[in-house]
Amino acid sequence: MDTKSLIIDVATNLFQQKGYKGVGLNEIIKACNISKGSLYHHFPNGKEELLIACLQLLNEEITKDIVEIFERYPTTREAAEAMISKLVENFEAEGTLTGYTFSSIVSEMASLSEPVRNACAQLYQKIQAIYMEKLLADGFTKDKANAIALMMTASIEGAMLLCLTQKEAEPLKIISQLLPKML
Amino acid sequence: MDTKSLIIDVATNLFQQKGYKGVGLNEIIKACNISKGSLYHHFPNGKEELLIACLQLLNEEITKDIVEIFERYPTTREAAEAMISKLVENFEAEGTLTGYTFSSIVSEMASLSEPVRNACAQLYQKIQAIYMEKLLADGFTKDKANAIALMMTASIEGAMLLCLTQKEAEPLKIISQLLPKML
DNA sequence: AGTTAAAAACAGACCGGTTGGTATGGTGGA
DNA sequence: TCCACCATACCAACCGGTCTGTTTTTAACT
Repeated sequence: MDTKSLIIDVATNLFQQKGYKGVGLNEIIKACNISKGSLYHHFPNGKEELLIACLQLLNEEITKDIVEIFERYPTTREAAEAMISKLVENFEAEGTLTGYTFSSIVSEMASLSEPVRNACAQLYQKIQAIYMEKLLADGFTKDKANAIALMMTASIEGAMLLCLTQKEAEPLKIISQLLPKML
Repeated sequence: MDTKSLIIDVATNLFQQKGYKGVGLNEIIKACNISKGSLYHHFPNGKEELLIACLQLLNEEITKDIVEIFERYPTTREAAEAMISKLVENFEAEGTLTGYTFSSIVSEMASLSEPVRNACAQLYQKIQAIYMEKLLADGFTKDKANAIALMMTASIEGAMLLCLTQKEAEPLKIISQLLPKML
């Protein structure tokens, strides 16, 4: 893997675990076994540029993952259940939700940096769009589909937060059980 | 107001806006017009002790606010709608949700500090308990009430995140419209 | 009530360490 | 020869935290 991709990969993980301010450049370059010069060669505008690159990678990865699941199952209900159970598995195995959430970055940076806020907004938008497409295929009206897609995004994101604080996967499981009621 | 309360008050605001790592002690003491010695007199164990004190204050304030609303309205549905519309008003007036959320602290610190994680877990628990009590009064079974209370907590918290990233109050509004469906 | 000593509250200089960021120089391949 | 790529040394600014010393409040005793 080329150096730039390596940096993005490692930094994405660290940012998700510890938040933006919680990770120093020194920590990143040590984890990558590279030098500071190398990092600033690939990201001349420094840490924030790197963060945005990470958010873009995350965007692609999360989107790809969700799209795949939503293509495999016939209805929104089944797809959502499969998606959440995958989240639960991941959480119970690793104790984190790395790769699926970026709430720490949102709440840290949304009010501090417009570019970062925008990148996060796009990511949520993309996820929501996937849900919505499936909901439309299920026969919902545009308005209904939009509202339900938003509800799904919000409740899943919120449930992730609850799982992290409680160190239990139950919140996600309960959300999964309750989702059909909205459909 | 005594110095200690002042510190907690100012720090709570700053932490909510910029996250834990995003606020330095120097920024806090400057905003309070006090000295470092004074801060460490009241919080000898430093920044983390201060944060936990802030979370406890937040706990009381949020709880008090929610309880008041839930006492004023006869059903969970009406109370929840009133509560969310208050959030919306606050967000549209000030552009922030200070005083109502602490997701930045959760996602930043949950994996780094057990005491902080615990304080956050307690806060969520308390909020959920208020919802649940009302739901039981509405006639739901214990299991149903528990599940719905969790769903409410998660979706509202998630909607706040979405509002912050989008700079719009719509997510909260839509959640409010959709909540009756679950009841 | 007046004196005094202890304790609480506060001030600010200072510490080692780390932060994000820069400047310069080397190296290998085209 | 040139340039992308990387390494190193270095910087000012800031971090959380400690230190010593001063002011202010409290309480006890005569």
